Amino acid sequence: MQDKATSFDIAQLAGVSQPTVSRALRGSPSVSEATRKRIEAIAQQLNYKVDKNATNLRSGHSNTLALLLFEDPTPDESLINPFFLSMLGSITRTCALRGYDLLISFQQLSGDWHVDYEDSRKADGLILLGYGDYHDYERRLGQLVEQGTHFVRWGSVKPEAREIVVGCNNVQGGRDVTAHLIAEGRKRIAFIGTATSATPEFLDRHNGYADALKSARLPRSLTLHVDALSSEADGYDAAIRLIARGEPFDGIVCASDLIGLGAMRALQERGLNIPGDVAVTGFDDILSAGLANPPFTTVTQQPGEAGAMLVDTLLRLVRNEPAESRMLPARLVVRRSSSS
Amino acid sequence: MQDKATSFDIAQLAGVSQPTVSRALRGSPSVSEATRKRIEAIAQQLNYKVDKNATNLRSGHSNTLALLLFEDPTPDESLINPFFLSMLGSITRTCALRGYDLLISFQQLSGDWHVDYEDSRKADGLILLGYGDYHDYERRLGQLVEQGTHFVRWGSVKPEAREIVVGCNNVQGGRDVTAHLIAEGRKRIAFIGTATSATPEFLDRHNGYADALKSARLPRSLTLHVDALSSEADGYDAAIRLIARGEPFDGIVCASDLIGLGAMRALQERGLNIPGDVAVTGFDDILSAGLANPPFTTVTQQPGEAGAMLVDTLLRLVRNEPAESRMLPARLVVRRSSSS
DNA sequence: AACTATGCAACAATCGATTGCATAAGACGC
DNA sequence: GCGTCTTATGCAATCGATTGTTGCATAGTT
Repeated sequence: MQDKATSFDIAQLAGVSQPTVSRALRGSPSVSEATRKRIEAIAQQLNYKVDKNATNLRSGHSNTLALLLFEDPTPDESLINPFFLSMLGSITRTCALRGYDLLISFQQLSGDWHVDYEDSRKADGLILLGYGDYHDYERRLGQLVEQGTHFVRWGSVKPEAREIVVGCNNVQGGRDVTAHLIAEGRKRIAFIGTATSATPEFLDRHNGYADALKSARLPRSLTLHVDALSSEADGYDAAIRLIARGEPFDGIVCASDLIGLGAMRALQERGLNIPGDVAVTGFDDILSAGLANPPFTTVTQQPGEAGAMLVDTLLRLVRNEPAESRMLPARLVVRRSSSS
Repeated sequence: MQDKATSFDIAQLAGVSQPTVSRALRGSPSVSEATRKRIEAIAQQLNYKVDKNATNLRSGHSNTLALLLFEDPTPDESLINPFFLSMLGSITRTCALRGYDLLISFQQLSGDWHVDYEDSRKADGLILLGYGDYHDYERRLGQLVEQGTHFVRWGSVKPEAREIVVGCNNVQGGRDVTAHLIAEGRKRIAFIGTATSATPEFLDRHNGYADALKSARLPRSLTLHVDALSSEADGYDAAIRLIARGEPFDGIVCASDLIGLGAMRALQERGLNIPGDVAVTGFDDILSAGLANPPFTTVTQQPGEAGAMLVDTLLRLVRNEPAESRMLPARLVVRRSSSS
């Protein structure tokens, strides 16, 4: 196989100068239709492809975005948060539509990550997914902001954040799903999920839950709140603990689907009927929620729209157009685990 | 913000020539320890990062791999085959360990895809995932082979394929899971899944199923084979059809987890007990399988090892080292849907 | 017939690194 | 104290495109 063709080879064959080849293939108006056609034909014949490295070097941008997925290390190393995965689809799709390539990289929150993609010019901008907690804020995100890095974070939209954030209205989602249970006649509604500033999304969902109880003038019992991180096993354990507390309940709002599915499993093992004895709801609408038995009521963050919004917001930043943080509505998905 | 620092800036501050900076930062042995330290300090202070575009242009490779996910267009556009996603984690992880970045791109099997990543020098090699059917072989993969593109395909390992393939031993997986049902005392075992050359993985699994029946001298009834594509809904429909045929069965081997979960749903709706009346098994061990009720017996393709193998095989190709197709063992995962 | 626009393409510089080759400085043996 | 061998660094070319400026025809105006 001979060496890869360059624009010089094309130029020579077409009897024009090399820059003309470049201009022709990029559709510059200063190349006549006739020569463009000729050049294109030759390029195709030689299977010539523009060298992106040269292009990027000269033009100063890479037409590539980078997606950074932050995940706490799990014992089962290959497990990825299913919600992130559901966003991945729309992010890649939107990138493709906008003519951008996507680099993807998993990072450990706890690790000493540094993001060289933009600094090293491999990407024009960054999407941060799963960077949920703020404990490292000043050292990390703050630094990125200082450096003028183009990036968008998915997560809880806080007014004091200096970076651009796109997220879902978790408060509203928590409120809606709780209101739904109330409308279904539930009176003693528990909440499972850690609700602290370390997990801002869960905290927001919990606040929505509290809001809804308040609006309905239902008492809120602290013994009906059980901490749980985000795995199915955590949800299972939490539900066992909830039962053990002995305080009666007829509904559970869970901070995530995995938690909720674990809780359902625990309740069913204890012989409780869902939704007869207890209505259970989750958050995220991962695939397993729809497939659960009974099908699991949840709140979707509408990953399709969310992914597109992330990409488009980032592209505004990349192009130095004005951009602002956005909060997308959450949407209730009612299935049988909560309604008769 | 001033312009980004280049190696010239570092060189000037360090009082050395620019190539020396390059050598120092790449750890070349021909730079003395003292000057390297000095250069590194200055580079860090200026937050200097090597421009990958320049590096790649000059050195001719990009230290990047591209992952192409082929997916038939689905009505629900953002749905991604959950099995692919489970490989994604290990592929990115392995890439990171080997010092490679990963580009990801979704392609439609039916679409007119062309893969410019390597031609345009954005990637050194390609991983093809989900390119399961051969109908387009000569026009596509054959062309890639001709061009000397470095790529590895995940899928069914066929001896006549000219490209390098890494896949799971679907025949053995199908055989093992069927043998397991037989060992559990099942005698009339159905198979759900399209088994034609258009879906080679399913075909292999079906062949394994047939093998196992034969070894156990169990009769094989063609009315116990129901076609189904790969979605949960397809599995549901197929199970309904199976029941309608009226031929009794006490076990079902499904060609994928989604099919199997759909089938379980259908059976349960019809009041059949799993595994009491019917044992059901799947293939892939997606997250939802473990979470199903009852937990779903399946066969894992061990995505962790598989992803690593894909990457490492591809890297051998990229480095022009000898490489060959590999078939990895499938491993049975017994859960309650098949055993008492 | 002279003069100005305009369109097309060429020239040359540039992006920021890597790399082969040449060379200066220091070490070492005798 | 001279020649030789390392070792560390500099020089200049190069990777393959993009881009601002310049030059030359041709067309259009009066």
